[in-house]
Amino acid sequence: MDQATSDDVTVRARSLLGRVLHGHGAAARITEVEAYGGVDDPASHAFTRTTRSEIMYGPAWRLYVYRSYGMHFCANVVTGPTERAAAVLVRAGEIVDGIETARSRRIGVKDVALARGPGNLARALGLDLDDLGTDLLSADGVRLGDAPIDPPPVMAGPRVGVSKAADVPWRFWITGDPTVSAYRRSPRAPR
DNA sequence: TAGGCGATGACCT
DNA sequence: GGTCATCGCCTAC
Repeated sequence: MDQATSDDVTVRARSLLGRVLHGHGAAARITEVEAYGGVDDPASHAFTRTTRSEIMYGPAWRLYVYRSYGMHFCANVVTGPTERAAAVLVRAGEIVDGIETARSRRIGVKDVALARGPGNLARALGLDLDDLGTDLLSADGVRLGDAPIDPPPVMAGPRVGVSKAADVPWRFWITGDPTVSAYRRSPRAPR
């Protein structure tokens, strides 16, 4: 993709850090994200257009939920524009509301780890396939809060878990935040 | 319709 | 640090 489009994708990903994602009975301040470029990013689900990835080709600020490894759900924010199919994977967050609900979904886990990792975050917030396509700017239900007044300090690094384009530094996290998940390279990614 | 694989997490040492 | 369970999707036949 061209430089301007690439910049746009990463700017939108960074802008999600520090915003609050409201789920079902719990909410998390987003501390870690990964950007996916869409139609020309080989690591993106939208690289091949299928029924599953169709939602990403639609308007921005919709929720894209998919099932991974059979049992985990991962939540993405479609960042648009239409037909570009860019999206941001929400990898980790800090529970800021409904912590008792989140704890009840994640028995025996320390508070700092309640929403650490994309599968865990979706579980703590109660997100699943029923939330696919939700408009995150709507007034109630699953939604995204306003951007923080003071943007948090951000660091960038390679994406986790992807076997293609693993060296693209499109993972962003809030510097020093304890809820950020540990980096682990995909065993399938060529070095 | 069958086979391979994965944007993971949990557990073990 | 390392290993492995697990099952819905995608692709090729």
